[in-house]
Amino acid sequence: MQSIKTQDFHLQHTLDSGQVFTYNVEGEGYRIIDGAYSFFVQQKGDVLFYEGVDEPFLIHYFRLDEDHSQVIEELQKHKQLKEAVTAYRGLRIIRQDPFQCTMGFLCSQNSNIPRIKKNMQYFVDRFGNGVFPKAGTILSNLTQARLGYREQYIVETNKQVNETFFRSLEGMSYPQAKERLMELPGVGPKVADCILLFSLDHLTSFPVDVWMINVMKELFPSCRKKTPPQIAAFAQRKFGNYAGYAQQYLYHWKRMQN
DNA sequence: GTCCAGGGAGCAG
DNA sequence: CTGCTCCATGGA
Repeated sequence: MQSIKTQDFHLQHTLDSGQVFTYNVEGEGYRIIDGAYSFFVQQKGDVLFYEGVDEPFLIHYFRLDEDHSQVIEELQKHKQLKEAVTAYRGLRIIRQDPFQCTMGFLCSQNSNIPRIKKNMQYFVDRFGNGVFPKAGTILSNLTQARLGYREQYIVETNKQVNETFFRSLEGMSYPQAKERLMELPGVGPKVADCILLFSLDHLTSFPVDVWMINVMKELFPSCRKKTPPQIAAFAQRKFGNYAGYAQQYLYHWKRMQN
């Protein structure tokens, strides 16, 4: 077991904030699957213990290379964010495997997190031999997965993507990559924004779901008569490069209230 | 039983 | 372009 010292990092808030679905409690820590990797992590105070990946991977995955105190400072300039940021300080936006992230949020539409986790576990067990399957390989034998109407989106998207596709997205701007992602069946503005934020490093992305509609309307009265895309645009104007973090803190904070 | 969930596609206006 | 309906399923 290796370890790394962290600052302003909270493993549980990070994992439980609905951005990643392929992890499970194991002992006193968690086992996480990301792409071809399966690894164990456990946090004790500021120290993160890990096994199964190397240090550069871990730093990249949890964004430990970022000065998170600066993110906090920036977010706290907005009084509406203070409570959420204080309560869940250390919530990092993960850098996930893009294909895995795409599958997760294709499963997410009109669903709930426990169910999405089950869907993703099925992909791992049935196609991945313990890790996440490769892009373009989730094509058949999906009846047992109980995906409902999302099954056709999974299959059709897998017919259209491979590893090169996701690599090409990495070179694109936010609007370019979003437009390209939305050409995939089952990927609309919300799912695209989640993929862009959680796997493609676009921290200006601001995914708006039911929870975000509600929390934004509570905190910012000017959002009360806005549509979801208008709320996203409002937040991106207001928070700029910190919009993604604002979104994730607010989302987790709001959900933990219920 | 009923309501809701990290929405998107298809269609009418 | 916006607004409405339907979608299949399980968790609460």
